[in-house]
Amino acid sequence: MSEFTERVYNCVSKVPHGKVVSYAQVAEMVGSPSAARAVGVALRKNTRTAYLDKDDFIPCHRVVRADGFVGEYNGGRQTKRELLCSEGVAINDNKVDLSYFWTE
DNA sequence: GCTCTGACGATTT
DNA sequence: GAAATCGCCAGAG
Repeated sequence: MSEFTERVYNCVSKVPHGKVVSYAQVAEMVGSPSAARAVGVALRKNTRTAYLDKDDFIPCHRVVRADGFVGEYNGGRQTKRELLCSEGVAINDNKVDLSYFWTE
Protein backbone atom coordinates (compact mmCIF):
# COMPACT_ATOMS: atom_id res chain seq x y z
CA MET A 1 0.00 0.00 0.00
CA SER A 2 1.10 3.56 -0.50
CA GLU A 3 2.85 5.54 2.19
CA PHE A 4 0.00 7.98 2.50
CA THR A 5 -2.49 5.22 3.23
CA GLU A 6 -0.11 3.60 5.67
CA ARG A 7 0.26 6.85 7.58
CA VAL A 8 -3.48 7.32 7.70
CA TYR A 9 -3.99 3.87 9.21
CA ASN A 10 -1.22 4.47 11.69
CA CYS A 11 -2.69 7.77 12.87
CA VAL A 12 -6.22 6.42 13.13
CA SER A 13 -4.92 3.48 15.14
CA LYS A 14 -3.53 5.94 17.68
CA VAL A 15 -6.93 7.40 18.46
CA PRO A 16 -7.70 6.51 22.07
CA HIS A 17 -10.78 4.64 23.19
CA GLY A 18 -13.80 6.88 23.62
CA LYS A 19 -12.42 9.69 21.48
CA VAL A 20 -12.98 10.75 17.88
CA VAL A 21 -11.09 12.72 15.26
CA SER A 22 -12.11 14.49 12.09
CA TYR A 23 -10.88 13.55 8.65
CA ALA A 24 -9.19 16.96 8.49
CA GLN A 25 -7.27 16.23 11.70
CA VAL A 26 -6.00 12.94 10.32
CA ALA A 27 -5.06 14.67 7.08
CA GLU A 28 -3.10 17.23 9.01
CA MET A 29 -1.29 14.54 11.01
CA VAL A 30 -0.19 12.72 7.89
CA GLY A 31 1.17 15.93 6.42
CA SER A 32 -1.59 16.93 3.99
CA PRO A 33 -3.98 19.29 5.82
CA SER A 34 -6.29 19.56 2.83
CA ALA A 35 -6.48 15.89 1.96
CA ALA A 36 -9.48 15.03 4.09
CA ARG A 37 -11.23 13.43 1.13
CA ALA A 38 -8.26 11.24 0.31
CA VAL A 39 -8.25 10.13 3.95
CA GLY A 40 -11.84 8.99 3.62
CA VAL A 41 -11.06 7.07 0.45
CA ALA A 42 -8.13 5.35 2.17
CA LEU A 43 -10.26 4.33 5.14
CA ARG A 44 -12.97 3.10 2.84
CA LYS A 45 -10.63 0.58 1.23
CA ASN A 46 -9.68 -0.73 4.64
CA THR A 47 -11.32 -3.98 5.70
CA ARG A 48 -9.78 -4.31 9.15
CA THR A 49 -12.77 -2.73 10.84
CA ALA A 50 -13.87 -3.14 14.44
CA TYR A 51 -17.05 -5.02 13.61
CA LEU A 52 -15.17 -7.55 11.47
CA ASP A 53 -11.93 -8.14 13.36
CA LYS A 54 -12.11 -7.76 17.11
CA ASP A 55 -8.42 -8.25 17.76
CA ASP A 56 -6.57 -6.54 14.93
CA PHE A 57 -8.47 -3.62 13.50
CA ILE A 58 -8.31 0.07 12.68
CA PRO A 59 -10.81 2.24 14.59
CA CYS A 60 -12.07 3.99 11.49
CA HIS A 61 -15.43 4.37 13.23
CA ARG A 62 -13.75 6.97 15.44
CA VAL A 63 -13.23 9.22 12.44
CA VAL A 64 -16.07 11.66 11.90
CA ARG A 65 -16.59 14.86 9.98
CA ALA A 66 -15.17 18.19 11.13
CA ASP A 67 -18.58 19.48 12.23
CA GLY A 68 -19.20 16.38 14.33
CA PHE A 69 -21.51 14.77 11.82
CA VAL A 70 -21.01 11.02 11.47
CA GLY A 71 -19.93 10.43 7.89
CA GLU A 72 -20.11 7.21 5.93
CA TYR A 73 -18.96 3.78 6.99
CA ASN A 74 -18.34 0.38 5.43
CA GLY A 75 -20.87 -1.27 7.72
CA GLY A 76 -23.27 1.65 7.52
CA ARG A 77 -23.64 4.70 9.72
CA GLN A 78 -25.79 2.71 12.11
CA THR A 79 -22.91 0.34 12.89
CA LYS A 80 -20.61 3.30 13.34
CA ARG A 81 -22.96 4.81 15.90
CA GLU A 82 -23.26 1.53 17.73
CA LEU A 83 -19.51 1.20 18.06
CA LEU A 84 -19.07 4.77 19.23
CA CYS A 85 -21.89 4.45 21.70
CA SER A 86 -20.29 1.28 23.06
CA GLU A 87 -17.15 3.28 23.73
CA GLY A 88 -18.96 5.94 25.67
CA VAL A 89 -19.31 8.50 22.91
CA ALA A 90 -22.74 10.10 22.99
CA ILE A 91 -24.41 10.45 19.61
CA ASN A 92 -26.98 13.15 19.00
CA ASP A 93 -28.83 12.32 15.77
CA ASN A 94 -25.78 11.20 13.80
CA LYS A 95 -23.71 13.87 15.53
CA VAL A 96 -21.05 13.57 18.18
CA ASP A 97 -20.35 16.22 20.77
CA LEU A 98 -17.36 18.38 19.91
CA SER A 99 -15.87 17.67 23.33
CA TYR A 100 -15.19 14.08 22.24
CA PHE A 101 -12.74 15.27 19.61
CA TRP A 102 -9.26 14.00 20.34
CA THR A 103 -6.38 16.44 20.06
CA GLU A 104 -2.85 15.24 20.50
C1' DG B 1 -0.36 11.25 -18.25
C1' DC B 2 -5.11 13.14 -18.36
C1' DT B 3 -9.71 12.85 -16.26
C1' DC B 4 -13.05 11.54 -12.88
C1' DT B 5 -14.47 10.52 -8.53
C1' DG B 6 -14.88 10.53 -3.45
C1' DA B 7 -16.05 7.79 4.39
C1' DC B 8 -14.52 15.91 3.24
C1' DG B 9 -14.19 21.17 4.26
C1' DA B 10 -14.85 26.02 3.88
C1' DT B 11 -17.37 29.63 1.35
C1' DT B 12 -21.00 31.65 -0.89
C1' DT B 13 -26.02 32.25 -2.08
C1' DG C 1 -29.26 29.34 8.86
C1' DA C 2 -29.88 25.71 5.36
C1' DA C 3 -28.64 24.47 0.69
C1' DA C 4 -25.79 24.78 -3.27
C1' DT C 5 -20.82 25.54 -5.01
C1' DC C 6 -16.04 25.30 -5.35
C1' DG C 7 -11.73 23.53 -3.83
C1' DC C 8 -8.82 20.10 -2.17
C1' DC C 9 -5.48 15.80 -2.41
C1' DA C 10 -4.73 10.97 -3.44
C1' DG C 11 -6.23 6.74 -6.06
C1' DA C 12 -8.39 4.40 -10.02
C1' DG C 13 -9.55 4.02 -14.83
